[in-house]
Amino acid sequence: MNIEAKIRNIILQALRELYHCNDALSESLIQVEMTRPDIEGDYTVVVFPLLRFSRKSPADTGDELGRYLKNNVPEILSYQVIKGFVNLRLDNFYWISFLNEITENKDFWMTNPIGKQDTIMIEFSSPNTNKPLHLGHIRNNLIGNSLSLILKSIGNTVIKSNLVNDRGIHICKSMLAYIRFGHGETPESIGRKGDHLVGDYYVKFDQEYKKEVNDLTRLGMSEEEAANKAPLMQEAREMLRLWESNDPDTRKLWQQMNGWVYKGFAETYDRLGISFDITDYESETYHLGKQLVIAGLSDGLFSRDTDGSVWVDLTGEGLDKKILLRSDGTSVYITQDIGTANYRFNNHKPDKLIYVVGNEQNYHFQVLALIMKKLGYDWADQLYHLSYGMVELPSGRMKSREGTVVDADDIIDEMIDTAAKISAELGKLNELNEDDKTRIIKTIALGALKYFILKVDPKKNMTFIPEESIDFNGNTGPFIQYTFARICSVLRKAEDLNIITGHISVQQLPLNKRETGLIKLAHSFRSVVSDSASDMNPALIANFCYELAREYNQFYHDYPVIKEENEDYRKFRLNLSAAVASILRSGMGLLGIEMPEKM
RNA sequence: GGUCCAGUAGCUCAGGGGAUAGAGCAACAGCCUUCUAAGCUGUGGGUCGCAGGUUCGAUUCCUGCCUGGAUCACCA
Repeated sequence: MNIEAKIRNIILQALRELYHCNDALSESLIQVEMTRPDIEGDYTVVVFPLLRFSRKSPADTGDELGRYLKNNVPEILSYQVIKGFVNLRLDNFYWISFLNEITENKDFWMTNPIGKQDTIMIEFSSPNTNKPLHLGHIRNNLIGNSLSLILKSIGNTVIKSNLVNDRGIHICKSMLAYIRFGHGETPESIGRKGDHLVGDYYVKFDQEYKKEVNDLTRLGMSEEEAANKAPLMQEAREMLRLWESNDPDTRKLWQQMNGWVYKGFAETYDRLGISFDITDYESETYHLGKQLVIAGLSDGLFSRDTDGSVWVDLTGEGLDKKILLRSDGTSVYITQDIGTANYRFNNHKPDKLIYVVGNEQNYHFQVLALIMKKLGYDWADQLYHLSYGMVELPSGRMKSREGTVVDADDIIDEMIDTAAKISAELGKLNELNEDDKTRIIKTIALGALKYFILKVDPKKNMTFIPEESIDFNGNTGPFIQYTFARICSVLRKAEDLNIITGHISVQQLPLNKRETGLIKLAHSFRSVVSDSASDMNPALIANFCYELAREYNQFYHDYPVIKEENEDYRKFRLNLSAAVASILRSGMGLLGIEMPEKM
């Protein structure tokens, strides 16, 4: 049992013994938290909520509780009551033995699953195949990937799933523009990455289409009508019909262009260090769900309009009516998701299905969950939409069609260039060979990018400021990587000098504020991971790693490690440094960020 | 208009019923013959959007309002 839980238990016992309160409800009134750093102590009990039991002043109650705790919890060395807060100080032996525990088990953090062992399917990435990935997709991928790692680390079985949106009018737009303006060029012939090439034609379509709409409105047509009647749009629709009717030429071009895109995506995923256990294609799954809707219709859950379209009425749930099948009997977006959700629960039997999808889809997923419930699936409650916020630019939203996006490949390149430049300036990698140098620079660049994205609460929108965001100082990935590399360097030196590390046999060692601060942070790592899993929020881990790194740097600045002359102290500080490094690697690892041993 | 989310320092973001609200960036001033200066230290910068309510205690919870965003398609 951890010390915090122990303290809570003893308080409960104290309340019973001192104030004869048997109230089970009192448990929720017991507040035990970590003591603020500027106040003497390790854990703090808030006494105000307990006054109703003691019917005494905060000072007297605090004093009685403090004394009781000190007498009944051997780890507690002393207590001090300040303004209604009992600040408890733990005996150093507790911290030293905790550090020993970490030191003796190298994989202390990773070999202790602390969560429920569920099978969790997590869908993320799910790109459209008509354009390359941009910063928004990077956020999606990083959150999905990190969340997978976090959930896995606490003992769940995780299935990473990607549903590629490979069909639809948007792809037809790229295809059409390519036929019109492409002159048969290929990624190889012009040396352009496939996803970018296809994206170029998507933008091209939009430009030409806008011209047509402008021309038509100038001739007196309303904007709405012009948007509908523009020849390019009509042709794109025709192409979608041809695709759906399996027209060989259309399918051939579709396969060719999608192939280019997949090759491009694979490269970007690879650079980001992202992989999937399952990749599904919407062209193969989009027909799923239709039967479920028809079955629901005959069960009277849905209704058919006079034109043949099928609807669900969610006004009772505070939402609107939603179309489930078009009047021509074809599926819409939500129909597909009904089908794929069912398909997934049938085939993979997950306990939970998490969709990592932008918050613009909140309504969609609300509707999806309600429909699944109406259809009577008991797993409807296990659908979870991890709704993440948009990445915006100072100028506003990114729009692929208008080319106002921060491209994924570009930003990665830029980060690598910057990392290389800074490394060259600092000259610390000079004696390494080119391969190692390149690898480390890449690690730093991606660390910076990933950390930058993941340190922000996924739920919140974030603003990307190009000039300021590519930073390698302060609250950044490289700062944490640097701290790690620094510790590695110290540990290497200690090994070279044959300094003995390992179990500390002494029970007592006067520890300074930095040292206890570091151990306390280390102590809380596990609960941070567990919180980040239950909140589905990698940012908690990111911010924890930053805090730990900062605390370590302060310690490192103030106190010698190898050069400490007292042998016990030196050993202790080396163990502490090793523990910090191991937590940093584990924590950052959960964000999908690698840690360089030199930088 | 309905629904959902957000509003904390000049900027980007943490925090969150509890003690004096924190970082980074930007600005300024310091610290490298000593374990990696991508580091450390200091200075300035705040009516936690506004108004009520609950509470011993509210920046945190509730209600209303203001502002910004998303969404409410026979697009996906």
